[in-house]
Amino acid sequence: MPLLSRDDVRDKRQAILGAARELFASDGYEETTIAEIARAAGVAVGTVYLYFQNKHDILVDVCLALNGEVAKVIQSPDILALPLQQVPRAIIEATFHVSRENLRFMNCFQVEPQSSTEALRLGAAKREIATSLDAYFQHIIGQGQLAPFDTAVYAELLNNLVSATLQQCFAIEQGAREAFYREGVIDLIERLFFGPSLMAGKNDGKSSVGER
Amino acid sequence: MPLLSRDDVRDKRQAILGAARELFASDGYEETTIAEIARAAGVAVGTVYLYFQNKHDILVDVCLALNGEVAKVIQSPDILALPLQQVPRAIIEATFHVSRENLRFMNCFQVEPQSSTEALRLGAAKREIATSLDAYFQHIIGQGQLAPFDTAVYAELLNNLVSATLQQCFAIEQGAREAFYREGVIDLIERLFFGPSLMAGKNDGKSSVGER
Amino acid sequence: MPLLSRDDVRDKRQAILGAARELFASDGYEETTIAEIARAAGVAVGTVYLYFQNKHDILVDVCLALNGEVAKVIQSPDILALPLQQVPRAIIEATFHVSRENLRFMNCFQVEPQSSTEALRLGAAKREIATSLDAYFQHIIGQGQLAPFDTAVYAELLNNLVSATLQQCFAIEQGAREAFYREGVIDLIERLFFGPSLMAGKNDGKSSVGER
Amino acid sequence: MPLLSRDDVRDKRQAILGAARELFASDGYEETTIAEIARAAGVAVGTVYLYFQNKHDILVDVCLALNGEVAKVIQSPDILALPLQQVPRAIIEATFHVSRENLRFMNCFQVEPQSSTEALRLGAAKREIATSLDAYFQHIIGQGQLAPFDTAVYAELLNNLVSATLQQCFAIEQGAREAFYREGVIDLIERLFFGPSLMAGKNDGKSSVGER
DNA sequence: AATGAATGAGAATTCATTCAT
DNA sequence: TATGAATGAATTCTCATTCAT
Repeated sequence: MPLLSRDDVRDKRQAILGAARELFASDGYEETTIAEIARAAGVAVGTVYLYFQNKHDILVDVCLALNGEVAKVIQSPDILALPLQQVPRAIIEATFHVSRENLRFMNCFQVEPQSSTEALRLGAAKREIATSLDAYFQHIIGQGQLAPFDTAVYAELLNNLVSATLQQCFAIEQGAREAFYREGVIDLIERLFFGPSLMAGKNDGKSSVGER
Repeated sequence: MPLLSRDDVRDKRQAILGAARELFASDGYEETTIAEIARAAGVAVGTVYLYFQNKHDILVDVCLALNGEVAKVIQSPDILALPLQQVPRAIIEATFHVSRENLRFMNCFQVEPQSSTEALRLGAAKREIATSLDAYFQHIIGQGQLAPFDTAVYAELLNNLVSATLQQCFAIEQGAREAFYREGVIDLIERLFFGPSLMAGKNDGKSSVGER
Repeated sequence: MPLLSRDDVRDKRQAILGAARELFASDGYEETTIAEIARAAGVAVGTVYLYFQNKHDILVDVCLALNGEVAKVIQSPDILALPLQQVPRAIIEATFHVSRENLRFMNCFQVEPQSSTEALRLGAAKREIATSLDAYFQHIIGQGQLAPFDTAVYAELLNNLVSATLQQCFAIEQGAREAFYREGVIDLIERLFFGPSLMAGKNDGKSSVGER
Repeated sequence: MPLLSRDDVRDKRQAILGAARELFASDGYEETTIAEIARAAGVAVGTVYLYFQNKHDILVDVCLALNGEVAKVIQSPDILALPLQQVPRAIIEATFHVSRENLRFMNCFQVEPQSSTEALRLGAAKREIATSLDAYFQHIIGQGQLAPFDTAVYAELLNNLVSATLQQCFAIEQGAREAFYREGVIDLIERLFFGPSLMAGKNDGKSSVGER
């Protein structure tokens, strides 16, 4: 008979994880001490080591959780059910929304792994998003809505583009120019998928999109 | 009459900067000690502090130097003289080349500033690249080669895309899939500028590019 | 339920304080390292920082403890109960005794505060002694045993006189001329309070005291 | 033929000494660096070591100079020529004046010697004042103006009293209660030499002095 | 005599981690 | 499980002193 139910355990882990996320975000990983995390989580220092191997392990878990939240957005059935034309805006808006919520979620998408195990976990998380995107692309192509293209590389590149822009927008600029970045990304992606190309506007006299 | 010529000073600064770049790249910033940098540069610990305020100051300078090398590529007259259709490939190939040379140049495009002075210097460096791109876009539009679009946001986003991809490619994957990333980025950008859009390929029966 | 009893804490604090007092006395404050204090106290370096904010904080506490021991002497009921004529000798002898015990107690009465908090604590300790003296003077005047005089300034001045002399006697001369200083101070104070003045001896033919 | 005249040498020494005095006074000995002293004196770091063995040597010389200024006051013919009754006030007022000029002259009367040579020099300086006082006392006694007493011990004690009070008044309190201390010291010394004793005021109904 | 770049020993302080309770 | 006192290795940065010019 466990003295602590599964839920209790989950609660404490979550408390530590939540405290760490906040502190890592506001002070940075190196500037945050275990003692601060413990205090913010309302547990003792030793307790932290009951749930995590070491400090870096906490960081990895924080990043994984963040990644998961973004992945959830992309995999959301609501979004996948939309007509293709509306998907880019829907995904980007949702992603920016999640990021704004997890305000200043820092370098978490850029954590350097410190062991092969960590590298595996982090790589897997990053790939989860890219893989979801990839799968979606192939699904759409299969439906004949898009011509075939190298879905794997586009999934990775778009993931990179969005991650880096979110970091610039929220981690560095504190969200000051959120609309600028959000609409820019949406415009770029829509143009990439649906045209017209930046040059095309010139040639065929059709109105260019990008101005906002 | 300075006892130390400008060149002597430059040499020592460069030695320290070079040693730091190598060590930051191979061991990471936090794992590298001032003592190690000094030893690698062939100077005493105190000498490092003669040329740099503190450890983080070195990191900033390393990043700035790296940034400068990339900026030089974009601003190169050779590239700007090319016909528009060849510019994306030329810039991306040159950028990947420089990055491969400065192999494993780590998180340097993602350094967190620690003071307002640092923030200014880092921000300025990042903006230098974006501004160069922006200027180029406007130049091309002025020539009537491209329809008008929000050049500022595209400059930033493309810069982000390339930076993040370089980091993934070289800092994390050690350059293992360089061609995959390079050709992907080129394809994406060319498609964005010259078409066809990913969807268009479907419609007009033209062959899509970028498949591998 | 504290894991560490109040006594345990007090013990460790005392051990550190005692070790520091010895080392400060023998080697001087600047020459003493935290590592030495820790070793002498039988604790780890980190433990010192569990009980004290920083090195200077230890110095302040050492001084305060010393001050307290002198203050105790002056406030001792035994001494205050003596007839006025015997009080100067009693206090000075007791003070010299305490100081000799705390042999070589160094500059502790001359520590420079490094923060306003420290300045307050040190000032308060110094004032405690002067205030006690002041209160005693007023008490005696109230009893009609002494004519009114500026008790505040005399309390401070006599405190200064004794502090400086103790420092000279024990910290600088290692107690070599203790009797010389002790009897000199007693003579000076008795003469000040009870006469005859140095000149008076001349005038009224009464024998002067103090010669040796 | 020396390239530098004796005066040039003296000038540079003096410049360094003056700069050091200011900096030691405002920042403290430990907080002052050789580089700061050199800059304030308008010379190079190396030059400081041309005139002084090491940092502590500078401190000793600063103290000695200060001591000398006080000693000059006591040995001044103007003061010695005064009638005995006016001497205490004259000396104390002059001493406070000099100290106020050398504002915040810090712990210079409490410097810890670091070698036997230094101890000798510092001890000699301190003794110079006491010896002057002693000689003056004996001179007065010889003239029959004072009854014999232990002049050596009184010289030292009064020196201690004044030194400690000056330090409290100027180094710690920044001169805020100068009149309080100055008049207190004068009153104490006059009472000691000329009466009435603090108790005497009570007995013989004569007015007490001490109020001011 | 004067310089000031270079040196490198040295010290305070921090903090992840452990373990007895 | 939970605690938090204790640990001590490790690191940055300072600065008195030297010495080639």
